[in-house]
Amino acid sequence: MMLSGDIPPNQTIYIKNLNEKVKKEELKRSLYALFSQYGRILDVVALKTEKLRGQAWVVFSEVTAASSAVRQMQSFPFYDKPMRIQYAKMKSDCIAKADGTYVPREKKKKQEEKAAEKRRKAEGAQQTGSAANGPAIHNNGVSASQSTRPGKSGSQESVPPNNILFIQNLPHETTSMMLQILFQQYPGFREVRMIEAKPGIAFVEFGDDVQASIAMQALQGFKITPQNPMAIAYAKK
DNA sequence: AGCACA
Repeated sequence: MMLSGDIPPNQTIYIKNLNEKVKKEELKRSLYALFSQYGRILDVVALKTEKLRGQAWVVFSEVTAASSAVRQMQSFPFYDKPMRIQYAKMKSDCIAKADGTYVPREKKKKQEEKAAEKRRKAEGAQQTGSAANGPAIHNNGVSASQSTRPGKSGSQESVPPNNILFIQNLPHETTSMMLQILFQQYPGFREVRMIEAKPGIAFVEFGDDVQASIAMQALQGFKITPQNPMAIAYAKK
């Protein structure tokens, strides 16, 4: 029994019912952050055109990762709306490019068919090196569990475990909503606090120190961007 | 609701 409308498994997932108010770059970053727990992400595609807003594609390197994501993140509340997730209907361009099966598509539908044939005859060497503006996020596909742990940040050595986490080395464009989406996945999540005057850091509060430590383990070193592995410590009280 | 690759 194939659910989600009889679409066969695909390493790309199609997400709809996304909050259309979220800006494209933040949306991509948050999707990346949220879904990279399931595996290596090769690309995140989101367009804000009339037809395509509220939807996104997340491309995994493995179908199994996509399958886990479809199942486990189904209806996950993301910017206050439950995500609706399916497998994508088509192979993503970034996969086709890696395959060697990539062929630049025609503009319209069949109206360009003739032009295509003509082109085929002409036998143009179609190697558009396509400087492909990659995804907004280049994480080298490193997920949290594989990420390079940040070095010891000095000064934090002796803080005893407690229910508040202190996050450092965040990209300056990080929003509290982005962190909430990441941390609220772990039991006991209470709130994120950021300080306007101090970009790059945040506090995340949990119900107790055990819950805080589980989230810390899970997200330690997590990269919202490749240059920014999170450094998570217990807050000084 | 809406399946693309700016």
